[in-house]
Amino acid sequence: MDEIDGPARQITFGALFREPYSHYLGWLYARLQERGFPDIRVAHSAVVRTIDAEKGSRVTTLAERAGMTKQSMAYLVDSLIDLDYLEIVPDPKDKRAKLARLTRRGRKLMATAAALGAEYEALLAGRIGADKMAELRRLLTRVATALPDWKPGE
Amino acid sequence: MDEIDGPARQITFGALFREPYSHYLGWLYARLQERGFPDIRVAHSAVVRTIDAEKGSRVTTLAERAGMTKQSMAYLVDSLIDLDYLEIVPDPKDKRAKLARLTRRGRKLMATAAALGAEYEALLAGRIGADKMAELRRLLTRVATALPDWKPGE
DNA sequence: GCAGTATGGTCAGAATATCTGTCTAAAAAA
DNA sequence: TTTTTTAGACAGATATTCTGACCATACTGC
Repeated sequence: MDEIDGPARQITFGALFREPYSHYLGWLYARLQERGFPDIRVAHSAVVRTIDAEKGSRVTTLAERAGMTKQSMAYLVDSLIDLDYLEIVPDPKDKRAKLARLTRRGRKLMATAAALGAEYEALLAGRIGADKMAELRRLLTRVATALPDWKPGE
Repeated sequence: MDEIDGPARQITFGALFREPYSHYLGWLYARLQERGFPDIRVAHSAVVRTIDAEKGSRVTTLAERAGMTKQSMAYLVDSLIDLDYLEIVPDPKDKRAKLARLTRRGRKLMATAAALGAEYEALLAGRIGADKMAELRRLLTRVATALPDWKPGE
């Protein structure tokens, strides 16, 4: 009963992605802290990765892109305003709307985060081999285009 | 200014992992809901994936494995007890301690989650090719063993 | 141009998920 | 046996997300 796990049981599918991703997150936020962004939390990334870096974006747009309610996004945007990563400007095209726009510090954060992503990738490439890393990137990019659609009913 | 993005700009390193993982999570919890586990939330997985399926585990052990405080883990364990996935038994080896153990329903959940992971993997294999999926698994498994150690300093 | 509807945003309140700090009792070490 | 460590509980705080109700502006179809 219960197969002898001679050749070490396969890692589960979820863990295959969760482990590197959560390891990366831990590393990234530790580096951000060291590099002058100690007040940035993981949740903030929903904003930073969806905002239009030049013109800024509406909260509603950010919420859609990040897949959350506008109230939740507004909470994150507010907190980034308090921390001086974002500022609000009226949207000239719609008197109801406002644009959340990166401040100088916000742009610096974005650039740093991008650089750190590349740095981590290089670090990993150094450990598994650049060829394997390139192949992994190819496969994951392919996966991104192949993710099965699903609605609550299949 | 700003390179023309002819051959579509590279996906960021974080997104490479985040996208498939979060897609998988959405799919998984939708399936769990359909299959009789509508009350299971993502946070609960910290328990389900770290508990000893036969003998049960102490809260302290679960907390360590999941990388969170014992108070946080106790909160999750309590909620799984309320939902009839776990039960508490005294630890015979230590009068201070208790073991959280899977109930019948808890075991069913665990089995279902495992099956769904395999199902999703097969689904994805069907879309990118079984050979590519196998290669992806190989690479990700390799990555898991190669994740760079890091402490707040370095 | 107006009635009706849709959209951008806010306010209020709740549930969930995590943390820190403090404390008790039991176990382990000195 | 005294001291220290460990397992867990209790209290309270903070963060992250949701739903529901609302207001003001914009858009659509007469």
